[in-house]
Amino acid sequence: MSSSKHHDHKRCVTSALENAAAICSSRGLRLTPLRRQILELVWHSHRPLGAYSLMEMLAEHSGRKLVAPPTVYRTLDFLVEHGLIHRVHTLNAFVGCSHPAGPHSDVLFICRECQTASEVHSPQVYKAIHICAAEQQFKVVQQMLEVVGICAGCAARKP
Amino acid sequence: MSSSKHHDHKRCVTSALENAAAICSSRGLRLTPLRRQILELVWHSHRPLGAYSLMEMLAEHSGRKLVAPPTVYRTLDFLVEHGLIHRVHTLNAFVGCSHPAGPHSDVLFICRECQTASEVHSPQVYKAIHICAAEQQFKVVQQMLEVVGICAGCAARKP
DNA sequence: CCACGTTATGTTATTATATAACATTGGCAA
DNA sequence: TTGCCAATGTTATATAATAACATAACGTGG
Repeated sequence: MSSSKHHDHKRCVTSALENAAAICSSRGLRLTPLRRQILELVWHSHRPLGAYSLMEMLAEHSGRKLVAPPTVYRTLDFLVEHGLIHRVHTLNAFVGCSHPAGPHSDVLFICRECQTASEVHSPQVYKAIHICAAEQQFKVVQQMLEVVGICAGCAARKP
Repeated sequence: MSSSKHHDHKRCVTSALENAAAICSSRGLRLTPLRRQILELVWHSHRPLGAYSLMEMLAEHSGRKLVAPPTVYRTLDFLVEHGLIHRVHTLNAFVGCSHPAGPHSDVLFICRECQTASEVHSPQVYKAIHICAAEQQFKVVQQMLEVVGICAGCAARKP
């Protein structure tokens, strides 16, 4: 499926994992097997995955005993908290963060057709939001910007 | 509760309802009693309300027979579809739209402390997002921008 | 090494959110 | 009136998330 943009997906996953390992190590966090597996599964798909899908995949995939919801959610919380994945609220799902070290000032474009979610770093948008917040004297803790529509690939395929 | 900013809330609700009635009438939509009641309840609170809270409120409030989830969701869908309310994804909740006639290019600021959600129209943010989308050749269907943080009022109260 | 506190995971049950599928009602126009 | 269509009602169930408590694994100071 996916693999739309001719990028080497296996490599892409591998590098994301290495990246995550480096980040965890540098911050004194433990990238346990479970965390690593879930991160890998999330990354394996470029489309956001729900917690329950992940549970199933874990069960099949890794021959694990069957991981219960709380375990998955805790793990996802960990990954979100440390910026390794994003929660996609419009889909109740999770997707890998493509630049986990940075400040997470990004826009998530979600394609209606192929469900691919791509994260775009946009200082302009970020700045506009913060100016707007400042005008309200609103102190930003966390922002969430999700745009739903049709990606370039799908638009091309469906004229 | 709320009534933070010294605005006359009753009036504010009333005008929102009148506004909605006008919009429906002009578009040939039916603002039925149920729709009207739910819209009123949503507006009555400036904080986003969940579907199930609304159900309870309907039951107590309007002496109605007890409205089941599908009915509430359908009604909420109608109101969202025609821009009379917004869905707040970060909270799985709904809040009145303060300018239902316009193009809905707005930012929703949600206060962590008092749960108030306020909608701010910001052409700058809107523009930045669309420029960013254009760069990706992404066709925007719907966008969602929610910012969580501390509102001016709460920041003032808690030094 | 081991006793202990801490962090991570397991387990069971439950709550919260949302929709599917089909039945009934009510307005309205031919 | 009849017949259609939109709105609401009803029953059951799917999907998402958390609470509360139990156990295991990890590492540090003694």
